[in-house]
Amino acid sequence: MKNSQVTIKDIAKELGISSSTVSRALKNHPNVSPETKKAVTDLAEKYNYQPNSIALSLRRSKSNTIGVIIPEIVHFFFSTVISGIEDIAYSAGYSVIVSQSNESYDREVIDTFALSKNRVDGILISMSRETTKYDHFETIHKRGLPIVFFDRVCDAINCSKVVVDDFDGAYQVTRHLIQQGFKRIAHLAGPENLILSKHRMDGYKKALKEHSLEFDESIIIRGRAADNETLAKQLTTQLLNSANPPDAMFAINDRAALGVMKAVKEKGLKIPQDFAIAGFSNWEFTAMTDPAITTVDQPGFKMGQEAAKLLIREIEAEKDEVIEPEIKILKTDLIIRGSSVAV
Amino acid sequence: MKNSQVTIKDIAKELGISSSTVSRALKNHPNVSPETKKAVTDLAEKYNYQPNSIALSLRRSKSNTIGVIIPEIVHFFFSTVISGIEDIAYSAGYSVIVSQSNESYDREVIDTFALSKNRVDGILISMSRETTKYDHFETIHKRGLPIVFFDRVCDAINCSKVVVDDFDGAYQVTRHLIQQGFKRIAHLAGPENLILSKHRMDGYKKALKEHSLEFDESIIIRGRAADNETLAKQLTTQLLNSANPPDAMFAINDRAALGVMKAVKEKGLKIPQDFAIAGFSNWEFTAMTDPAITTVDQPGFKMGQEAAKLLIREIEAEKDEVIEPEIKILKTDLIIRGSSVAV
DNA sequence: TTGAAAGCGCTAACAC
DNA sequence: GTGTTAGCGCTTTCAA
Repeated sequence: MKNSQVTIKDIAKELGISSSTVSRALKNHPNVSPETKKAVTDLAEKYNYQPNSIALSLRRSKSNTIGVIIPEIVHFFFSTVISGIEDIAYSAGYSVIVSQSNESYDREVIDTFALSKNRVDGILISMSRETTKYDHFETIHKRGLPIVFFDRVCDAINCSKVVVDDFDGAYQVTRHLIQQGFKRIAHLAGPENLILSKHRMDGYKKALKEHSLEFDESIIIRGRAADNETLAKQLTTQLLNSANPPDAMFAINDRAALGVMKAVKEKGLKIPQDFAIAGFSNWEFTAMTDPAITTVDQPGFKMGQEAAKLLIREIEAEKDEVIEPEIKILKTDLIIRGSSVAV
Repeated sequence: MKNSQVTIKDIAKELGISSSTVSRALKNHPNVSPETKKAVTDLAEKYNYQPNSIALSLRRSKSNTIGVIIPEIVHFFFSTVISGIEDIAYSAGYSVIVSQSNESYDREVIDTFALSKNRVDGILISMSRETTKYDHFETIHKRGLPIVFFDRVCDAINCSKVVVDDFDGAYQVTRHLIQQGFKRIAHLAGPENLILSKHRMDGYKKALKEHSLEFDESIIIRGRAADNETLAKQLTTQLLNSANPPDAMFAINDRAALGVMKAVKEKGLKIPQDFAIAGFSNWEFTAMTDPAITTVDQPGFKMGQEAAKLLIREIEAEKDEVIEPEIKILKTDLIIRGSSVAV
C-alpha cells in the first residue's frame, strides 16, 4: 500500500532546485529558463505528477466542488437533473457531491450544513416536501455561499432559480387536445394553495378561451386527487358516468394521469380515440406506462444544466461584482407518442 | 459577500491564547483547564465555528470523500445503487462524488483519474459496457487507492466486488414458474460469452432437472435477442407459433421480457393465466410496465450499501493491516406482483 | 532567472 | 495547562 504521490517538493529535491521554481515551471510562468522548464516537466511526466487538489483548495479557499441536495435520487426526474448538473459541472472543472433529503426537513437542514462545512463552492437544491422553514438556507446564503434553487424553489430566499413554465405547458397541452378535435376537456387540478396548480389551471383556461370553449367547473376535479391515484380514478369514473361526460382530460401530474387512465380503461374506452389523456409529467409513472398519453415533459436535464450554469457563474464572479439573481423559466416539451399502439 | 468563516486563529486571538490550545479545547483534550475549555467552546458557539474540512483533509491526507463511477445516473438500478451508497457513506461521515461514464470507455478512464486527482479516499465503480482494457484501474489500484466493483465487475483486478447471485435467482424464478403449474418453460438467454448468462442458464437448468422436466434446446432463444426488444418479440412469436409451443418464458433481462410480453399479448394470450413471463430485472423497463410479470429483482440499494461498506472498511484499515479482497454475492428477491390486474 | 519565506487552517510532538 | 514549532502541498510576494 504505497500511498506516495509525488509532490513538487520531491521534484525540486531531485533537481536540486527550489519548489517555487518547480511550481512556476509547471504552470508555464514566463520567467523560467527553458532548460529548467524542460527538466521539470520531464520529471513530472516521468513520475506522473498530479497536483494535490486539496492543497490547492486550501490555498485558493475554493474547493471546485458543488453540492446538490435533492429529495430523492431514485426518481427519474431528479436523476435526470443530476445528469444535467454533472454535465455542466464536469466541463467547468467542478466535482458534484450529491446528497438526498429523502423528503425530510431535518435531513435537509443537516445536509445543507454538511455541504457548507465541506466547503463546497455553491449549492443546488430542490426542497423537500416537508420544508416550510427556511432558516438553514438563510444562514448559509447570508454567509455568502451561492445557492440556486430548481423545480421546488424557495420564494423567501433572494437567489437564482430555475423553474418550468407551467402556464405555457398547460396551455400547449390543452391546445393540443383541442386541436385533436376534443371538445369537452376536463381538468384534474392540483392543490389550490400551490402556485404551480394555479399556473397550470390558468394555462388550461387560456387555451379553452382562445378556442371559444367555455370553462365548466363541473368537469374540474379539485382537492387531493392529484396525490392519490385511487381517488383520481374514482372521481374520473364519476365524471365519465355523469350526464354530460368529458371526452378528454388534462391531468396535473403523472400520478393523477395514471388514475385517470385506469378509470378510462375500466370504462372500456379506447385511448386516445374515445378519450384522450394528457398530463404534466416528471416521469414518475406514466412515462413507462402508456404510449397513448400525451405528456408535458419537465425538462430535467436542461434544468440541471441551467441551474449549474447559474451557480457556476455566481461562484466565479469577481469578488466585488454584483450578480443579480436570475429566475430562469424553462419551456416544457410536448411529448406526443405514437398512438398506434393498441390499448 | 462576506466569505469569512471563523478560524481557530480568530478565536485564539480574541481570547489571547494560542491556536493549539483552542484546537485542544475544541476536541476535548484532557490537558485543558475547564475555564479555557468553556471560554473557547462558548466563543466557538457564538461565532458558529466550523472546522475547515479542507485543511483537515490536507493535514490528515484524507478527504473523507468517496468517488462513484456508474454508466449512467438516469437508470433506476444505478440511481438505487447510489442511494444505497449514499446511505452508508453518510452515516460513516463520507461525502459521495458521483460521475457517469455514459457507457464510454474514454470517459471512464478520464473519470477514474479525475477522482484520483481529487484525492478521493476510494472508488466504487460499475464498468461501462465498452470497457475491455483495465489499465486505468490497474494504475490507481497499484497506487494504493482502494477500489470496489459492483454489478459490472472487472475480473482482472484483485479487489473486493459485489455481485448478484445469478445462478440462484434464475433457479428460484424458474422453480416459481414450475410451481405455478407451467410445464414447458422457454428461456430467452443472454450472450454466451457473458459469465452472467451462463450462471442464469445453469440456474434455469437446475430447476428443470429438480422437477424432472427435460431441457429442450428448441425452446431456448440464443443470440442477440437479449439486447433487442424487436428481435425478442419476433423470436418469441416464432416459438408461440411452433408445433409444440412453451407455456412460460424465463427472460434474461427486462428488455427481453418486454419483447416477450408484446409477442404474447399480440398472440392474444392472457398473462399470466395462459402464458407466464418471468425475468431478471434491473428495472429498466418492466418494473413500470406490467404487474403480471414476475421479476428477479437486482437489489440495487443493498448492493450500494454493501459496496460502500467494503470500501470504507478498506479505507479505514490500519496502514499495515492486510485486507483480503472479498467477493460479496447478494441474493436476489423474487418479486411476484398481484396477478389480478387485467392484462 | 531563481530562492527564501510566508501563509491557507489545522494538529501534534516537544518544550516549559 | 499552555505555547512554540513544524509541516500537510501549494502559490506568491519579495529579494537577490
